[in-house]
Amino acid sequence: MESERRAFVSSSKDSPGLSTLSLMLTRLETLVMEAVRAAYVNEIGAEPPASFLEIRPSDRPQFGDYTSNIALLAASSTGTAPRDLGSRLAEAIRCQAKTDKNYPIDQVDVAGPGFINVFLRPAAIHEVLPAIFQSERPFGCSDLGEGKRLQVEFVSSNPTGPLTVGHGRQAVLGDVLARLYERIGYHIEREYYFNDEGRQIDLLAESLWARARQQSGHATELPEDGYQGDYLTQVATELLATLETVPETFDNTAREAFRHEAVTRMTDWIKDDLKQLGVEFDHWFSETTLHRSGEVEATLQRLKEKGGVYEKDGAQWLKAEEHGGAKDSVLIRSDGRPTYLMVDIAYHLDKHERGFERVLDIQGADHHAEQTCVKAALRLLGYPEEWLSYAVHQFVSLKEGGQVQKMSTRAGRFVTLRDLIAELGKDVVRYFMISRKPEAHLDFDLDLARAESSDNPATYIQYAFTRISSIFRKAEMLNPPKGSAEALSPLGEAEELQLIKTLDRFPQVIAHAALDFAPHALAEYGLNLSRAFHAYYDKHRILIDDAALQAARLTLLHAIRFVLGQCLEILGMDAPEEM
RNA sequence: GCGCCCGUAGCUCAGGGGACAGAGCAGCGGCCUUCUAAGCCGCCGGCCGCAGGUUCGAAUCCUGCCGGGCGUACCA
Repeated sequence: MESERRAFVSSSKDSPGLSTLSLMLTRLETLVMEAVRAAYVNEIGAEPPASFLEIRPSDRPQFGDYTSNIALLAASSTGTAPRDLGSRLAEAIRCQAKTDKNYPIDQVDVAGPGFINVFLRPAAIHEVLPAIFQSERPFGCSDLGEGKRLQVEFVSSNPTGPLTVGHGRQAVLGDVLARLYERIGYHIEREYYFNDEGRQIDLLAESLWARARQQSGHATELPEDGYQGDYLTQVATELLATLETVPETFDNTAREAFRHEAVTRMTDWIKDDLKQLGVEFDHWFSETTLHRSGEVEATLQRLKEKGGVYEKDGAQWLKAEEHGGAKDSVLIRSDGRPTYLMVDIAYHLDKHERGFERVLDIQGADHHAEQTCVKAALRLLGYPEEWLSYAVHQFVSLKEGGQVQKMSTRAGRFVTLRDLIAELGKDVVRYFMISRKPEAHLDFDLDLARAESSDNPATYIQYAFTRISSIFRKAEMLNPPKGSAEALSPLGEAEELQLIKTLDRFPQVIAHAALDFAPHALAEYGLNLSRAFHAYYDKHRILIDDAALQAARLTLLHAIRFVLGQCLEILGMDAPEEM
């Protein structure tokens, strides 16, 4: 199966409108395109290849603000284009700059192998700031999603135990992605799917019953393969407080009662874990409803009608391989019970019935085979390919004192999410969970996470926010100036112009982080912006005698503070006024 | 064996056709009478796993190896 990383259409190129500066540059692009074409056609007598010209923001301050790569090297070394193409283009742009006072270009240099470096007029760069304050939506938001209903399903751990550190990564990933999609105009619903019946739940119920028996002084043994974690003892203690007696045998009545107790109490436990992490769901979906409603059976019938099911060894199999699945898999066991896969397919049809225009499932890497089979089934039933996207993430290891420890629920030696949050706090946990690209393994550096200094990137970003807030307090300024482009003219320091250009990128960063399933890009951006601010703060004073310059700088800080605040909010971290 | 993901500085990772490969941590050296030093500046540190290929140009794309993780259940 192909990677789902690019499941949603990438927007960074498709939506120059997200950036004030690149919008400005559209004019330049047109001009340069025409110049290249004319020069090329004139010399060669043919149209230039489409890939010949590209204008993009330069992320290297030592070069231009924008860089045009016109493949001059190719031109000169292969003789397929005029040697002085670069100079001609530069000249054409300079001409335009002379005749048009509003032209955003300040200077054009012919540089290195095939590059023209374009420098914007500071006044053009300044225009970014008013745009930040005046945009109709909060800066950074867009309507790429056109209000479409998107369901994000994540965590979906069965209520058989507390959430682990591994679940924590998925919880943060899903929550941050949901927040990102909201910013780009999707209508989001967060769903948690849980299994509340079946063999594992029965085993949980019996384990709870056995624990309760033990707690009330009986020598009852845990069932074989039963759940052994300490949490069950706690749950049993809580339960006993509400119970007069524990039934002597685990009969059907007991099973029903203990199943209900176990599921309810464990689900509450999980909800609390998530709440401590700042994650809340709109909808908790119980697997049982699919069985009771007959949807499982109906789904099977639909698959059969499409000829996607066959019988082997007394079981019913899905012809997954024929439709792009990893391998054929059992839908109905030989004893007649549906498999998890069968129910999962029915679940996705249910999602479709509920009217979601897109569905994003976030899952760990261990579910890969399953995903290909669900996709195969949907393909078979004629659902559009892009309706369902899977976002897959790798696992988490904790690293301490240079030693990596692997998580293992079975071995009983797992670190619970709640312990981690208790030690580090929600903000640090969230930042570390999101700071790496999802498809890479995450080594959670406990030593670094414990640091309360700026070594800790989570703290570092929050401190930048705090410093700006502190300046506004000092200036007794509750409503900092928003500044017109003219009022911003004193901003001429390289650091100031660079900061503004960084701010200008923010909406594109959000779109990229959401659509390319790269929420870590936002964490990276927040860190970079903070770094740029801290350096600027150290080098240039804000509160000064020059009233005009101070006002302009306060406007810049106001914008930085806003964007940092947005970053923190999307990451689900606090934005502290004081530290 | 087959499928998916990952190999970039001592460590954790960005960058995913374009200029001399970037951060943080660790190490070394500087900077507080002025807006919070939870900060800043500098130095040190790289055959971008290996080998081919495509290209004017490859850390980036393709192929094959090597190394690590996950999956390959009538578990969920």
